[in-house]
Amino acid sequence: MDIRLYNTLAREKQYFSPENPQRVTMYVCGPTVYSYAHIGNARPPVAFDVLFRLLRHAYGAEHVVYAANITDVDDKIIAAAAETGRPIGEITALYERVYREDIGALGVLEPTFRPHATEHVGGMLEIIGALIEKGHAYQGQNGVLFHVPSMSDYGKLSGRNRDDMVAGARVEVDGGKRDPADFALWKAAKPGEPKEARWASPYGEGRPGWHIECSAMAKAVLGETIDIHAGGLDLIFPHHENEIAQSECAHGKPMARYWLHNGFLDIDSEKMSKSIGNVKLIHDLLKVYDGETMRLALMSAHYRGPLDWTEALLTESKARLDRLYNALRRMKDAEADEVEPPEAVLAALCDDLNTPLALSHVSELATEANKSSERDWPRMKGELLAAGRLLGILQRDPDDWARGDAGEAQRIDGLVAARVAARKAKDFAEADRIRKELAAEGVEIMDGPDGSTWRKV
RNA sequence: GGCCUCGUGGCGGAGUGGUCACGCAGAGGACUGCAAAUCCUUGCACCCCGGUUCGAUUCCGGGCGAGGCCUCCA
Repeated sequence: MDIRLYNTLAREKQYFSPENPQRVTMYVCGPTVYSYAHIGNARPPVAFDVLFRLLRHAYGAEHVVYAANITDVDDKIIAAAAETGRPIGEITALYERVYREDIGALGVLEPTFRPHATEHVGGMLEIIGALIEKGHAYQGQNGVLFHVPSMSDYGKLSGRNRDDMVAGARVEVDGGKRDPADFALWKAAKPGEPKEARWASPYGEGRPGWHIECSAMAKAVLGETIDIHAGGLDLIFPHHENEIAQSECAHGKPMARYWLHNGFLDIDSEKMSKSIGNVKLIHDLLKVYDGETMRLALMSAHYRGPLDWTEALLTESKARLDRLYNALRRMKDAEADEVEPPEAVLAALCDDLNTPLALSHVSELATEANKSSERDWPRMKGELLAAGRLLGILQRDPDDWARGDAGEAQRIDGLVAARVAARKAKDFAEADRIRKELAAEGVEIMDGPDGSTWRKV
């Protein structure tokens, strides 16, 4: 099975071949936990969750090692602590828990490792030490800086060179910088900053810069060269560029062999931003929409392209899932065969994670299943479920999907039973009355040859 | 200014050098006590102008338009 991935570093789709098929490694930059995550933050974990599932299928679950970090030390966290008067540890623990619950509701599997920045400060200091020793870093007035001109191929990921950057208006030279492009590896603690956000080091008390965290965590849990490093498009520069600079100058070998980046999510065709006031939190959306519906919406566009998050997209995604679960519900009494995912679905995902194409094949599968005779149900059901496993959908009980809350369902069952009795007695007026009553609360009754079923719409 | 995407039917969204995406919504039909679900059928889609080609939505050039990144925003 050949997997092809678009590698930002090469600017083209490439065949993926891991350095060691017994230990395929991937790292995805995770959130800074100072607040609730928004729906845009959900795109990388969902997109690369599909990749994780695909790799596990291709190489065996035990041969894929996936790390997604938690950034739990940062200016914004310090600011949040100062604002609320709560300890840093309390804030980061709370929002990490919420984040994991939120993306869990979107069907995201737990990564193999979930490293925390604060647990790897020692590793960061080791890299910083090596960089200073090799002449790639120096101590400035406010901490330690990476000296960009010391790396000849700096900028290879983003296609940017140092001159371009220096020409950019937003680059400022602060007192201690030898070069305008230099960036912080270690930030000296400022007076008044909490103890929890400062560590002792040979360069004075302080905290790590943002980029060094990922360099150290990736090295600690996965190794000096990893197969796949992924994240949002906006991280290409400066974050990933600087990770490359740090890791490669310190270790003398490539940091990652394939760099993957997901596109941005818009809200109603506008960029999500605090100033527009259209930021949608995963946590809030989950109160309105099912997590699986949201996952399907996120997979409806290719991960590298833009995705426009609209009410219509969610409505459509729900309708699509209803149809797929309906197909499974018809076959609920059949024992699913243990089968491989359908070739077409697999092929679509192998082609740079083409989830829209994969989903189109799942739709075709549902049509086929709906047409199939009972004899073919075990195989059809097996294929649908196997495809769903790869995509992270369709694993729930189809009755539960259609019926919702259990207590509520019992009450509706009673009314539906009364209606069945009325129909049997050919009291169609009463039957229609009950249907109308249930329809008013969004319950749709479906009469079949073996009785009546119903679902929430 | 530099780097980089993208322009597909009512909508979303894949893909391809030459009969099919797929989904949602719509229309017609079958089925049904009536429905729903399901199935079948259906809709002059590929921004504009050149070029290459027997043939381009797909390749090349130009234009127009939209968007992203450019020191800490996924």
